[in-house]
Amino acid sequence: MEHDARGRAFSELLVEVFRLNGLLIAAGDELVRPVGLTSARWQVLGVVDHGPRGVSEIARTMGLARQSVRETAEALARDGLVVFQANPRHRRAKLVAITEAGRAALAYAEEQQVQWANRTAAASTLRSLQGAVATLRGLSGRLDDLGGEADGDAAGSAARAPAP
Amino acid sequence: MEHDARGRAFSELLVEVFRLNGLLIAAGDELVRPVGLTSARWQVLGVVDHGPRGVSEIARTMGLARQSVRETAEALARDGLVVFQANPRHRRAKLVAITEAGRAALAYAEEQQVQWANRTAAASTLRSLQGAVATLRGLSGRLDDLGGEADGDAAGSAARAPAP
DNA sequence: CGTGAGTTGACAGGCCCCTGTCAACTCGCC
DNA sequence: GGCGAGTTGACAGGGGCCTGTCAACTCACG
Repeated sequence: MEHDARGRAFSELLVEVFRLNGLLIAAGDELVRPVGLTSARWQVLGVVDHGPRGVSEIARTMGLARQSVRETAEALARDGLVVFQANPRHRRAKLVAITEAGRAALAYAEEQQVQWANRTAAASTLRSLQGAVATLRGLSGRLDDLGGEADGDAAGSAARAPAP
Repeated sequence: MEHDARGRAFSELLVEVFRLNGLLIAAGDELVRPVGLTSARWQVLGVVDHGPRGVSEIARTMGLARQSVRETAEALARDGLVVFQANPRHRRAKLVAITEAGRAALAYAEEQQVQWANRTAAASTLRSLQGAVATLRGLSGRLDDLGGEADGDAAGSAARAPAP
């Protein structure tokens, strides 16, 4: 069997998504390196900035596995950007809370992100960006339906936080 | 500072790229699991299908670090999908060559990919897919320029192979 | 022919994400 | 009050990607 026209365009899109994903993560890491963050830690920090959260709650918000967030949270704690604090509602499940240092790092990161986003997007038209968003959302939705449906911890979807 | 209109749309696009990237890798892994492949191994297999290649040459083709490809190649060799063969042009740098089992796995993978791509793309219009490709290519190009330029092993760009 | 620059394989160490498993904990339902 | 279902933290192990470093190797240039 061969690709039809849309199948072919879709396959080209895949390649671009993979490439762009890699470049975006690299750019994000670069952006926040000065304050000792990475893209992953930044996202977690962005979630707990809205208030203390349990690890597993954060994972659900980000669409990741509990364990992934746990590792990231521990790294953030080692760096003093968050602290684990007692949870009145659950003895074992401590809450991840942002510290002053964490808030400062996050503020820096978000300021950098805004400038970088504006700069990078300047060469594209608003229409093309919005069009791409809509197309990608459509595909994500389709993959969510046809694909996943696993009964694991982290389902699909969820509203990823700050966005590097 | 705040996002301007395009900066905002771009930031939304980021989120979609991350999400879609994750879903695509998951879908690709799912697709080729029956023959013991993963997305990464599949891509390497796709490169060596065109003839034996050195690890470092493959890495350059795929835009990855040498070490990453080395690990993948060793996993493929353990599974008997490739073999390392002597290189007449370099005593240390053995060539990665696909085996019959590898060819069979690759054929299966590519057949699955075609069907899956056609099926997944069916709900989108050709225009929107092509538009998204163009937009993403533009952004990748921009990030390649402004961002990278590191002097490491794997530069940016390169023409990724089969495409899960 | 010999030497130095560049390429390559290999090892060490890190980051990020995942699954599987088990024990501790909470909470609703009987 | 107690039991079971669901949630959670924690440990183990794995895949995939990266940088840094060193030694072996090739090749062109002098």
